Amino acid sequence: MTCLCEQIAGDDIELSPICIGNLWIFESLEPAEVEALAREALRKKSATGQALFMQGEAADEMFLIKGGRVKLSKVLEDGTELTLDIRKAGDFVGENMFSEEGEYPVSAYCLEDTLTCGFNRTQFEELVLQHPKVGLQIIKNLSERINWLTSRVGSLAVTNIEDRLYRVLSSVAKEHGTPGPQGVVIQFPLTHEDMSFLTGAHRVSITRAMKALKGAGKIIHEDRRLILPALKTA
Amino acid sequence: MTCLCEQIAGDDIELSPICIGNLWIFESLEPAEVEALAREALRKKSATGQALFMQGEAADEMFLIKGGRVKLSKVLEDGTELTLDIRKAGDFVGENMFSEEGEYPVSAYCLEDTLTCGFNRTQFEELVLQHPKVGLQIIKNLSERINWLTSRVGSLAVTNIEDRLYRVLSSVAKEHGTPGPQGVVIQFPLTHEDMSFLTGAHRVSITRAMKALKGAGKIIHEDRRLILPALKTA
DNA sequence: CTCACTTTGTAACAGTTGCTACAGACATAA
DNA sequence: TTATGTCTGTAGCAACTGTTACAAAGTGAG
Repeated sequence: MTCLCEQIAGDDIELSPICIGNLWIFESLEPAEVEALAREALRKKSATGQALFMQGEAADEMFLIKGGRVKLSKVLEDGTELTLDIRKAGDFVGENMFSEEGEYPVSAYCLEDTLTCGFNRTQFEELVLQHPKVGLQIIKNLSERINWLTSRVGSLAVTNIEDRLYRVLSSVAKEHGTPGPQGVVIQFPLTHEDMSFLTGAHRVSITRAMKALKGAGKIIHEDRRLILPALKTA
Repeated sequence: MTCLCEQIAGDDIELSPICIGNLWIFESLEPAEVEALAREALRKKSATGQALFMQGEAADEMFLIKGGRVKLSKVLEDGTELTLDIRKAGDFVGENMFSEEGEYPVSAYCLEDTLTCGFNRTQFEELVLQHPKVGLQIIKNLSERINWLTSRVGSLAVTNIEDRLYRVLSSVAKEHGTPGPQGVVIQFPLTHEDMSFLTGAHRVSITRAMKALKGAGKIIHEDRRLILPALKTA
């Protein structure tokens, strides 16, 4: 089966090798079914800064990220913005579509030009009913998301900003980093303001904490990239 | 179908009206299938303070709480303990069983004498494969858990302890509270130390924050119970 | 190169929290 | 009742963070 995604993306976006056809979620499907599914899925190209969905909107669509990077952020009642997660090609966003609530609890912004495949709720429910294995795969995925969120809660419970920042950077490195000679490298630049959104701390406090972490040798700043030496393996 | 739970529980534990037979997850099953499932499920009675499972143990079992209350807590690397969630009759614990990780990321302690029904992974996977609707229900449940965790992350991201405490109390009230004339009442006593585990803040800081919240009229302390006036409806 | 803009670093001060210690309040059991 | 243990409230000080303001460094466009 040829993948439609490449035709749509053009040469602008580096695609993940993961397509609907070979995505782990759908591995139990028959080729013909996959093809039908691929035909139904709504491909969409979004530019940097564009939102896939906004916090508070009706949640009826879920997206598979084919290429690019998407930031999930939540605006708290007092107006503070918090970055919950950064997702990359091959990940899902909008998994909360399944809940009864009906509203996205977060917003999803593209950090780069992004190509997505969207599915709506009824489409997905029918799929699960016909193919229980797909349901099981989704259950596993959601379960892992829960584990991840659990550890995220742990990171934020630490009141000490230095530790807090380090934990957050570790989890970013684990998800997006590549192993290098000195440690795991986070391949895209993270400004102090980004980290402030990730930790919920002030920008200036991040500068202070970064200085301390660099001094302690816990992180290395090189070529606008962050390296975490302690994480030898991803 | 008569429910075995009552025979096992005796009169010690006040049971939730929810039994396997009428639990929403299994509503799509045939009576005979439900009966088979109920026969397979492992009922267990646990005393206050006992652990259903410990952080780090192999995660291969999931529990439906029939009666009692269970605390999920996580020990962070620096030794701090954090209470993630308090679950009551009708809820699940151990939903992370589904993930590939294989370890419980938290510990589950009984806050009261508790009766649970346990299912192991293979048991459940077979069930989902045979009854896709059960899978869909679980997906919805997990999805809601994700939404809840997302808002929990939001609560903890607030550095201000007073707000942080109030958010945590609100979410506890929403889940465990009952509406009263003055507002939503949390029906079990919460010590300052409990709240300190819930927020990750110091015990004395909780005392300070409580004083401020009481002064501002945001919470009422009566008969060792907490009342949140702002939450008119649960 | 210059210019405009963004990002990072520094400093000082006020406000908050962590920490320790202790006293009073409360509950339970003997 | 007393005794014991737990829970709550207070105080003082050190440490940390938020806040504001400004300087320095880096980045990208023209």
